[in-house]
Parts: sequence; structure tokens; C-alpha cells
Amino acid sequence: MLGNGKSDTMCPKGHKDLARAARSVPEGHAVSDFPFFTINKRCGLARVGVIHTPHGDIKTPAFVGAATRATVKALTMRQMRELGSQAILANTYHLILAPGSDLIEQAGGLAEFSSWHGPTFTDSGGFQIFSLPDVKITENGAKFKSHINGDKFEMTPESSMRDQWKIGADIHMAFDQLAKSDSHADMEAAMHRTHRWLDRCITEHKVLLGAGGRNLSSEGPKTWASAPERPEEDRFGQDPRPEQYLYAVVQGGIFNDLRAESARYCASKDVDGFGIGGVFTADGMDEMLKTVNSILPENKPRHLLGMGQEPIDLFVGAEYGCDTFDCVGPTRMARNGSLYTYDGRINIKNAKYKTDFSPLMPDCDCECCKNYSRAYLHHLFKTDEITAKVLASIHNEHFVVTVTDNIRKSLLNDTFEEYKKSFLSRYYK
RNA sequence: GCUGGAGUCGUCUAGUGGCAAUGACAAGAGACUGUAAAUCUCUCGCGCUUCGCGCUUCGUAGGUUCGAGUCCUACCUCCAGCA
Repeated sequence: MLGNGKSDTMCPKGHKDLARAARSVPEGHAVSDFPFFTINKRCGLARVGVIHTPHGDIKTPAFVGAATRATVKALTMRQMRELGSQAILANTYHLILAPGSDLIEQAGGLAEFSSWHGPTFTDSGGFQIFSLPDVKITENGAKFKSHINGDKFEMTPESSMRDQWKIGADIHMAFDQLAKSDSHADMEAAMHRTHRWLDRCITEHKVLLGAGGRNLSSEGPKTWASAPERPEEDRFGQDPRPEQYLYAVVQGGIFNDLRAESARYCASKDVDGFGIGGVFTADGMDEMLKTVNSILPENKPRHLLGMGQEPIDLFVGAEYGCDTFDCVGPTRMARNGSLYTYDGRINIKNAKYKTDFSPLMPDCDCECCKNYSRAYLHHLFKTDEITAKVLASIHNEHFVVTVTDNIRKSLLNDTFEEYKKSFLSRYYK
């Protein structure tokens, strides 16, 4: 596979902060023997690397599946693995509403609970909470009502960290505030509060780390290596390190001065990586990422939050130094019948596909394209069969995962520019 | 054959004298980016120069009325009950 056999000449030094040192590591090893992120190749701001998590490695750039409520909608975790996904991202807001972080902790953590035996992320819940209709924001945190039953909740930087700790994903996002509007003043205010909250997140995260890594170490790590009942080939990693990682979130909207300020602030903090938040369109994304990723330390991974519905997001994101992506778009659009092809998205429900017996995408090797025709998919959608959403989700998720994998390969082969040009000119023609 | 009921946009349906006529489904198209999304929006009698205008429509044919899907008469068809 790609990246294997490549010399790791630019491997950064391992992190040696106090909190990390307090954690337990396998006998005979030092913490620094297990760098969280290694870079195998650089190409301008772009890089090819590996994120090492307790549940296995993520070869980057990588597309992370959106598993908001601890499931990728319409797909089983086995299907996610088979279509090539390396990691999933769940959402703290949704999981504290149901089933609750205590229950997930009781279940052994997100990976064990969901049966996703690979790397996991959680988003802090900030994005969702600030999207709710009546949310009260104070310096302490955000008060909101459950959209399900009206129960009152308050989420603070500390509570988000604790809930993420209980949920037990490998990588946690700091609790950030989204701006009320696109104005510079609102963006700046939200950014500064996000920075103040980041400090509190870091403090709380260290307290939790110092507590000894709860469900990942108390009964033996609930990781691949400690799950002997699972088939060997189903395991992602073998390294049961009881660590959890914290990403700071860079804000600043469309304003590059704010982005730069936010990046500088986050860069100065003792965190393991960075989320880049509040990005809603690819327009101007290249300049913004150039600004941010030129400032962020290059030896820590960067996650572009919420972007990846449009293939150009993945190309631009990777080109300008982002390592991982997550987006609900591919699976949401799949459920709504909008399917990726190399020639752009098609709506499989359109009448013209009724008698199209060709595969959705002839050169695609996903389960959907290998076995079923456009006419069959059209039929399943028109008759509202559940399988329509399953097959479509397999294809769309496979598509973005594969495109991101191909971006990684092209960076390794020094063919990124050609790949980008040929892909985008065909897709957006 | 008698008695009662019913015929409305592809389908089911609202409508009990006042604007081509309600809702659902079907059909056609569009949207979707850290998932309140198995969701949402638009079109849906015909035509046009489409923020409007014209034409034709509620089983068929007449009638009453300024005006009828709606009231009256006949006929056709279907359903139920009785012969």
C-alpha cells in the first residue's frame, strides 16, 4: 500500500508534555516512541502522513465518515470498512441527548459500542448547539433545549471535554463558538470566546488525562489488541495506547486577519492537532487555508471540519495542508438520490435512468457499482426501498474516500497536479 | 325490474349557488458541506408574450339562474339492498 516502505525522514519529535508523560504506555516503551502524527512526504503545504491513534492508524489525507449518532446513516460498520473508510467522527451533542455519554462509557466507549474497531473522532457539539433556534450563550457555556424532548442542557468547555472523554473517541475537538453572523465583529467576538474556551478545554483535558485514561486502561484497553474474539483481519491496529487527543479549533470565518490570529493562538497551545471550523464554501478556501496552515505547526494534523461534499473541497483542502476531512454531504445526498460520478453528480431518480442498465460508475469497484445497474437503483429509489439508500450511501462514501485516497497516492507519486486537473475538469465540465 | 347511494386533474379525495376547484399519493425537476435531513423546495387541465391573459373542464345531454361541480329533468355507468 501507499506510504509503506517510504523512509520517514521527516518524522517529528514526539510530544513530551507533562500530561502525556503521566499516561501509561506499553511496558518497555516511552511516550515518545509513539508519535501521534508522522509525515512521510511534503509537497508545498500538502503532506502525506499517518495519524497514530489507540485504535489504529489513519493514512492521510483521509476522508473521515460522519457517524453523528455513532452510526453512519444507512451503513453498517462492516460496510464502512469494506468501502475503505479509515475513521469515523461522531457528535457529542447528539450522543449526550441519546443515549448519553455515561451509557457509552458503560458500553466500553464509542468504538466498542458502535463496533467500529478503528480510529474515532468526536466533534464537540458546538456546531450543533449554535445551530439551534434558542440557545443562550454566556461566557460559561451554552444553555439549550433538546430538540428531541425539550430537556434543558448546558454545555461548557469542561462538560464537552468530560462527555467526549466518556464517549472515548481517540480524537476530541475543543468546544468552540460559532459566530451569530458573517460580520467581522461577530466573527471576532466568537473567535475570542473560542480561544478562551480552548484554554479551559485544554485544562480539563489534562485533568482527565491525568485521571488515568478511564475506560481505555482501567479494565485493559478496549482496543483491537484486547478484543481477541474479533477476527484478525478485522483489526486496524495492534497498539493499545490509552491516549486521547485534543484538537483546537481555528475560527475566523472569511476574514484572513482573524484566521491568522486564531491560527497563531491555537498554534501556541499545547494541543495535539487542529480543527479548522466555520468553512462553508470552497470559494476563498485556498487563501484561507494557506493563511491558517502556514501558521499552524506542521508536525500536528489538521482536520477540515465539515467539508468534503464537493470533490474540489478535498483537492483544495489537501493541497493547502489539511490532513483529514469529514462531511455529511456524501451520505445525505446518497439518501436523497444524488450520486457521484466522475462526470459530476447525477440524480438517479430522474426518468432518464429508468432503462439505463449500465453501472452507476463503470470504473468504480464499490459493491453498488460492481453489482447493480442505474435502472435498478432508479427502481429502488422510485419505490422507496431501504436498499436504495444503502447502496447509494456505499457508493457515495466510497467515492469520497477513494478520491481522498487517490489524492494521497498522487502526492506520493508527484502526480497531484495532473490528477487534480484531470479530475476536476471532467467532474465540473 | 324496484328502492337507495355514488360518478371531480393519472389514482383516491375536499367541495352543499360565487375566482380551474382542497388535500394526499403518483409523476416531473431542483436543493443538500463539523446531520433536528428516510429531509426540504418548485411544477403538476390546455395554450400564451406567464407577478398576468385566454380557452376548456367535475359521467352524458338539456334546463333553472346574473352565476352551476353544487339545484331540476332525462339518460349512461357503478355499488348496496330487495325482487
